[in-house]
Amino acid sequence: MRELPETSIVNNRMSSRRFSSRPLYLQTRDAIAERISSGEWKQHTTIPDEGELARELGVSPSTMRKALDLAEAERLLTRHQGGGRFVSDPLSDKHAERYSCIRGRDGKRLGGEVKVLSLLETTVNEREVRRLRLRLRERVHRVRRLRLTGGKPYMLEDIVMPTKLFPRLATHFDASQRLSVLAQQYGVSLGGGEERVTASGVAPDVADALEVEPATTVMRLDRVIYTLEGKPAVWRLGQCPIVGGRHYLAKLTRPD
Amino acid sequence: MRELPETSIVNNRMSSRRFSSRPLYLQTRDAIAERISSGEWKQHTTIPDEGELARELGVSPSTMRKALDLAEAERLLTRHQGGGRFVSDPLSDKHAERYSCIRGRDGKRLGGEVKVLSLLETTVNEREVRRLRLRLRERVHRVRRLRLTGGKPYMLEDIVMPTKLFPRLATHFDASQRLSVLAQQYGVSLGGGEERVTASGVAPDVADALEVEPATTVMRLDRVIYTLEGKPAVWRLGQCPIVGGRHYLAKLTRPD
DNA sequence: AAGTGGTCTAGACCACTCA
DNA sequence: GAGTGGTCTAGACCACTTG
Repeated sequence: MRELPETSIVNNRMSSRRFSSRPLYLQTRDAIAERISSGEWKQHTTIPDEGELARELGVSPSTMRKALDLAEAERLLTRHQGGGRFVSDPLSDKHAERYSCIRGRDGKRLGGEVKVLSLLETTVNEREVRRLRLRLRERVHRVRRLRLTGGKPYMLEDIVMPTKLFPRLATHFDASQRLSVLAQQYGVSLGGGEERVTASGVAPDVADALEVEPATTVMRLDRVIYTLEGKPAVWRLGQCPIVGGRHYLAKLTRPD
Repeated sequence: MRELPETSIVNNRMSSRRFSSRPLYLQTRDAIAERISSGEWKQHTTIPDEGELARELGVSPSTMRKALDLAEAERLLTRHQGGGRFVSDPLSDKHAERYSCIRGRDGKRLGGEVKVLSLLETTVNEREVRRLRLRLRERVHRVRRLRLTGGKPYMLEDIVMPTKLFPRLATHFDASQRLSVLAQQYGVSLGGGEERVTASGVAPDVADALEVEPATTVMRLDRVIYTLEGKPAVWRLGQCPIVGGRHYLAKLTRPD
């Protein structure tokens, strides 16, 4: 087929294929990702089988499999032998586990509610420009919210999200939701992130919100999360009193 | 070939193959790992090409490639198109970056020397049994060492390593080396790990070793590193004064 | 120019899941 | 039992590196 581009174009739906030097299996992965982010394939539902997809996109079964395996490595899909492939849910507990680094004495994450203290849209300041790699005069949402466990506050979060990626956050969305949920609603695929952890004394207003003594030591969690494409998507500064076996759990993995 | 096991055995050197239900490409990966850990293939040298290896081990080129790709994903090998495949060096800066989580204000890791304060072999205590999943009465090495940067101490490390994995540590090896270097000398492949981070006041003897005031706050880094096979290999408790923009850097990755 | 990995294809048979 | 992914094979041609 590849030697006969004319028929190849007729036989498959990836019409841009012959104009691109991007490997076919990557283009195929992109087509898969596109179907997910466009909502054509919903979370938790099975997708067509390998052969069917290969025919649809006009690639060989082996190439389709390579693309599917890649999408799986990128956590877009999961597999069950004999069952089929599923669109994986970025909101699953497994994913939440990964980003909930504050743990109790038992090593489990602290569940509970989230209370939004304030939410406004403004122009970026200098620190935000640096951390989120934005341009001057871009707009951002600033959210301050409080995480509670057993009705008691355990973390104050100051969150900054570019308006470009998350438009109409204040009026159309629920800022108390998990960031991964929000990102999904916006069609933003979150990839990795980096977090700087330190401990320090607590500012008076923060002590107030967290309902602790002004002399308390808190962990400061300065986190930037990137999209799958590598663009900074969220900057979050978390502050969390260190009490009762509470700790930060970091998973060490081999480097990329 | 697979339909004729008699000739298959003659044609390949993975003689245990037909007795195992482990997939062939995994057995092939194991054979690759074995050649590295046995020292048959040295760090930084090229290995035979795909076709050659496939013939040597009596598997198809595609299966060999799948095994090689897997070994690469596991960081055992690297690749250069047209160049060949190389045994990768677990001691490279890239790997060191990943496990050096304490960073200065500039985000760079703190380089310097390591001073061994004490080293002894004893029987495990209760905490060690739990953290390293050992049995009672097993033996371990305990190493206390001090990390210095610019001649000044910045971290005190208490390290526990099972004697079973690291025999004759005291007499035949240099305990001031990086743990990854030690592990490599023992043929132990380190995989991932987990680290619990908290902050607390400092014990008098620790304050002494770190040359700080007894009232100083330190980060406590409680880390267990596992082998590639998932067995606990090292437990390290690090203590590090929080001063001058120093912080703990955690990389957030998507879950497995 | 020779040799290596990179991509792509085609098709076989097995193991598991599900109706 | 039909359908899915899991494994394994065989071989083509391309792109890059190296001598």
